[in-house]
Amino acid sequence: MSQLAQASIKQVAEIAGVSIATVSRCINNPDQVRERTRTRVQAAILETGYSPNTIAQSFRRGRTNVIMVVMPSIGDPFFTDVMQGIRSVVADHDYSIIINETNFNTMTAEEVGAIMVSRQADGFILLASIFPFGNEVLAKAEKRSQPVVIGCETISASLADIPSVHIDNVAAAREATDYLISNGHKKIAFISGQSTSLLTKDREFGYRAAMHKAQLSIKEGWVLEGNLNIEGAAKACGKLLKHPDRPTAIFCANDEMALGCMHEIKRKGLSVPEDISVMGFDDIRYAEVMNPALTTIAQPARQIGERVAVRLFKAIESGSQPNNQPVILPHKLIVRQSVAKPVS
Amino acid sequence: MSQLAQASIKQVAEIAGVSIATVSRCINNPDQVRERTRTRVQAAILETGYSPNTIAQSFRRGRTNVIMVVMPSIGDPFFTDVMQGIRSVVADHDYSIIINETNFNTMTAEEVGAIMVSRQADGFILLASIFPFGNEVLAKAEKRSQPVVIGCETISASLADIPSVHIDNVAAAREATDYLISNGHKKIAFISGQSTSLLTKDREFGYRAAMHKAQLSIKEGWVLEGNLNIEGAAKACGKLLKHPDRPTAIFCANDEMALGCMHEIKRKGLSVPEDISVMGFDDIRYAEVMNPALTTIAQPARQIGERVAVRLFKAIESGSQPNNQPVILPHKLIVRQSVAKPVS
DNA sequence: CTGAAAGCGCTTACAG
DNA sequence: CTGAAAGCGCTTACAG
Repeated sequence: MSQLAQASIKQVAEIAGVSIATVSRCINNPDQVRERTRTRVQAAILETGYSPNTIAQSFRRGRTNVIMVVMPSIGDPFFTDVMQGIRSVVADHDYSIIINETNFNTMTAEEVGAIMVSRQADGFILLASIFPFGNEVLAKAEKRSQPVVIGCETISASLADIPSVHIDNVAAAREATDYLISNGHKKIAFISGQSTSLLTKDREFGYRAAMHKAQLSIKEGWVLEGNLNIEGAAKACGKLLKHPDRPTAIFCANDEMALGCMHEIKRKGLSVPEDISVMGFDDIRYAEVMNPALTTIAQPARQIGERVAVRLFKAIESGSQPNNQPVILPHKLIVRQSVAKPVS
Repeated sequence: MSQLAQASIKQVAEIAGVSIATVSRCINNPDQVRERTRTRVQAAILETGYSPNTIAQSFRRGRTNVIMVVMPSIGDPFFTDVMQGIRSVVADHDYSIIINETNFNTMTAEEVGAIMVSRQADGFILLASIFPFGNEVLAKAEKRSQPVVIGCETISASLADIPSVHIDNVAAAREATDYLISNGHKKIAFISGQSTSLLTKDREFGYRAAMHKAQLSIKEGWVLEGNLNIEGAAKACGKLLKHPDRPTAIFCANDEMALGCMHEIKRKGLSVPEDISVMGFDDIRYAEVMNPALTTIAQPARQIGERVAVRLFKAIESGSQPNNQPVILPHKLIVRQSVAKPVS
């Protein structure tokens, strides 16, 4: 009825008076076993509280039935929807999901690589940036035919053969900047992420392209790093507010930083959007409840999750990376209240 | 130099001209191997790109060197700091962390139980609620001496022997309610989580106790469920705003719901705190950047993470659950701008 | 329908 | 310092 240690298949077999092969069959292919035998085995399983040793199963099968999602940080609201998408696809397969944080991408590429070659999962979804060393790591994983699909993150040209699903970050950032320009802004600042983030680089590139096309100059000190978090952005925003040629609008590479800016602007006694307009990126669920509500670019997060997972399962099932064209999903400009015409 | 499939220890041994035992030693106990041999083996490892099969190692060792954190949802900002705390402790051990979502606690207790008995990890940190079936599941895990520590969540009396680390949710909610009362509020509503959440029940209990002590009555329809998210709270808040005896203050069982309330109140053309005061719980990082900034109860999230992890490692290392007194950490009332005196 | 046996890739006492 | 061998708990072709 009760036991202290974990029961093994051997004990179940003994109690049921069958071989361990039969116990295994009762669990994995019950219809291969005569009903009378099965009943006996099930009773023994109940009695011992037996549950198979997953590690032993994975080892023996050479398959874990686990997919691993690697993301920069737990607690990033953007990933809520991406995970929902992933989960909805995984639910149709006999797989479970485990998540691994790269601790805000401070994990080294070697560490990420170690995770991927460790065979702890049958496939990997990378939502985290592992640039600049990423190429080597991913190439290694691919060579070992560990299925990997990259989601959300931009990938460098040299990795173009790793499947990925993301929006066109350059175009989206251009559109966001154009929106600010169309509102009459000429002095537009950009707060980016770490310089190692390709994603951020793409968004910065889009911003620069839009400014250039509109023949607007970007003053020195208008493009700052904000570490993709509230605090970093608040600090960067503080510098912008003291800039001799103060921008009338700030475009942030993600919403979290936009919130940091709005907070800092308010703290300095100024108002959004009356004194300064703020534009975000991602459309996390807090963007809408901000006051003023944040104007931003929405990523189809859930859909990205779904597509990433579908591609991963295709790769797992075919034992290869079949289709390596990046999937580009549409973004959307979400107009709310944090952008207005500049006072001038 | 390069290979398609994964190299195994056997191939490395062959190339290096040694036994697999020696290869194993080179990896796990390098100083047991003569330097000349080691050099040769390391060259072979490099040549083959070998990395040990983690699953095989775990299986053989009967130990995974993994701890698993079970949480309701990725993307909940509250867990950012808890994870930081956990990570800081895990960093001192030769362990890695994997995370498992219960999908907003919709996973059944059986599923959670299956995770815990699967031996995929050497220990478990439960940040998710698995009430009401949780007792059985946890008892089972404990019987199998799978170390489990519960963090943040309240646990029912019958589980008092499972180690846990959390704040005194009843006292904290009482204090929050007292603060509203001391501001002159007499009509105070409470938005709770799902009825299955013990945590929420504790907070509701604290609210009721404070109201009772102040001899304030709680009108029918003042206590509503908000599903712990923005949308659910907005809906509940909508009902409160239409209540014939409209409350002057709303206390939410978490910050996320407080944000939902603030949004709904604004949407209805009312103001926080001028028309209605709002109080949250948790002090997520977005609480401070709200406008008005959210008054709330702070949990020592990082510290909870640290203590939970320390207790778990103690249990893992001692092979038992040594100390089962719950650890109660201090909470703190964070006064910001979302609460003011009622207009009356 | 069932069992005996091989073997998945490692680690580790044991012997030398 | 190194190797041969046992064995971790399963699954699965093979034989009956």
